[in-house]
Amino acid sequence: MDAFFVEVERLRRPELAGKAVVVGGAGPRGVVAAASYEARRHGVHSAMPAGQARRLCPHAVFLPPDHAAYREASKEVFEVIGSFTAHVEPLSVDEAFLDIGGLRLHYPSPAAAGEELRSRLREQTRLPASVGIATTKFVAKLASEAAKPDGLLVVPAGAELEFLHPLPVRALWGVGEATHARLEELGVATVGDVAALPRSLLERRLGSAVGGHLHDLAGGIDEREVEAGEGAKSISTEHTYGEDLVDDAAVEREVLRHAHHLAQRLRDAGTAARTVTLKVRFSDFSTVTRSETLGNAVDTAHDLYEIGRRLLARARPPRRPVRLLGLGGTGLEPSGEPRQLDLDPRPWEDLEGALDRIRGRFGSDAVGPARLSRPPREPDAGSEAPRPE
DNA sequence: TCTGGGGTCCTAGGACCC
DNA sequence: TCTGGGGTCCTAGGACCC
Repeated sequence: MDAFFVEVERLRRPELAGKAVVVGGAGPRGVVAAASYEARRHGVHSAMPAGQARRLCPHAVFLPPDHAAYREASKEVFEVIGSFTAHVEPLSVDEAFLDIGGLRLHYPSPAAAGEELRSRLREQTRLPASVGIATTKFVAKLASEAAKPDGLLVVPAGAELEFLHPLPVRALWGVGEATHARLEELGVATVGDVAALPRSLLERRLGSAVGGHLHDLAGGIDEREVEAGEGAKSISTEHTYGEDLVDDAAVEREVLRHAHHLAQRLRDAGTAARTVTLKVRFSDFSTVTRSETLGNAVDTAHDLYEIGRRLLARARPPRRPVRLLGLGGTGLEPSGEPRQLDLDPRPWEDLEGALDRIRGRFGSDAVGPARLSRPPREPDAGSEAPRPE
C-alpha cells in the first residue's frame, strides 16, 4: 500500500488530499511514522526525528498515529487480497507477497492480474496500492517499490539482472545503514557491483549468512517460496517516555503497566510466553536487555510483573534515568498447553480472566490495577504511599 | 536533527549433557 | 593430568524491515 497511514487518514479527512501530511512526530520525542509524497518531496521520510521534519516541511499537517484505525484498514486490505488468491504471505500491516502462478488461466497476462488486484483494492478499500510482479519474491518486492506511487511494474522472466544491477546497493532488501557503510568501503555502489564481487569476500566482510545472501540476491537468485507463516514468534510492548524516569518506584510502576498490557495481548492471541525479556534504554540511548526462560509459559500480569521486577534489578542500577522501557515474550506456546502442576494456588489467574471479561464488555480501559489508575503523580516530598496492586 | 513501536533473523559465548 | 567431540538450550546484542 502507498503511504498507508497517510492514506487511511485521508479517508476520514478528504481535505488532506494533495497536501503534505506527516503521521507521527507529535510528542516531544516523536519520529515520523509515514509521510505523504508531497512531504517526501521536501526530504521528509519515515523514522526521521520530528524536529527535523518540521524544519524541512513546516507547512505539513502533522497527525498523531491512530494504530487502531490502521489495523482496521489493514484487515480490509487483507480481505481483498485473500479473495484474490489464497497464497498470501503477509509481510507487514500494508504489504504481502502473493503467489499468482495459479491464476495463469484466469488472466491474459501477469500485468492484467496485477491491475485487477489494484482496482479491487481501490474500489473496496478506497486506498492506493502498487504492485510489482516478478519470478522471485525479492525482485517483486523491489519492483513494487519502483512502481510506487499508485503503479504497477512487471519484471519479465529473464530481465531480472537488467532491472537489478543499476539499482543503488541500499535498495537491496537487507542492506541497511551498517551494511551499506561496509559495502562502501569495498567500493560498491550498485547491485551490479555486489554481483561482481567474489562471494568469499562478501562472506568474510559481512558474515556468512548476510554476505552469501546478498550475493545470491544481487545475482537474481532467491529460492524462497510464498509461505503463509504460522503466526507471531514474539509479542512485545515498549514505550519511550517524554521525560526520563528517575524515581525507582515510578520505573517499577511502568513495569507493572507493561506487564498488564503484555499479558492482555498474549491472552488475546491465545498464547503464553516461555521467555520474558525486559528492555531498558537509558538517557544516553544505550540499551540493554535482560531475559529469563521459565519452565512454564506465562500469560498473567502477575507473573510478568514478578519476572519483570527481577529483570529490572539486573538491568538498571537504582536512580539511573530511563528513557524507554519494554517488555516482551518469546517462545510462544498455545495457552491451552498442559503445564506442570503448581502446588501453590494461583488466584490471580481467575482474577485476570475476570479482567478479560470486563474489558471485553466495557473496553480496555474499564478496569486495571489501582497503582496505574491515575496519571503518575509527581513525587510530592516522598509521600508515595504503597497502593494495592 | 537527537533518535517510535512492533516485529524477524543472525551471531557468539557459555552452560550443560552424553 | 590439564582437557575430546557433538549437540541443545539460553542469553545478549545487533542489523534490518515497515
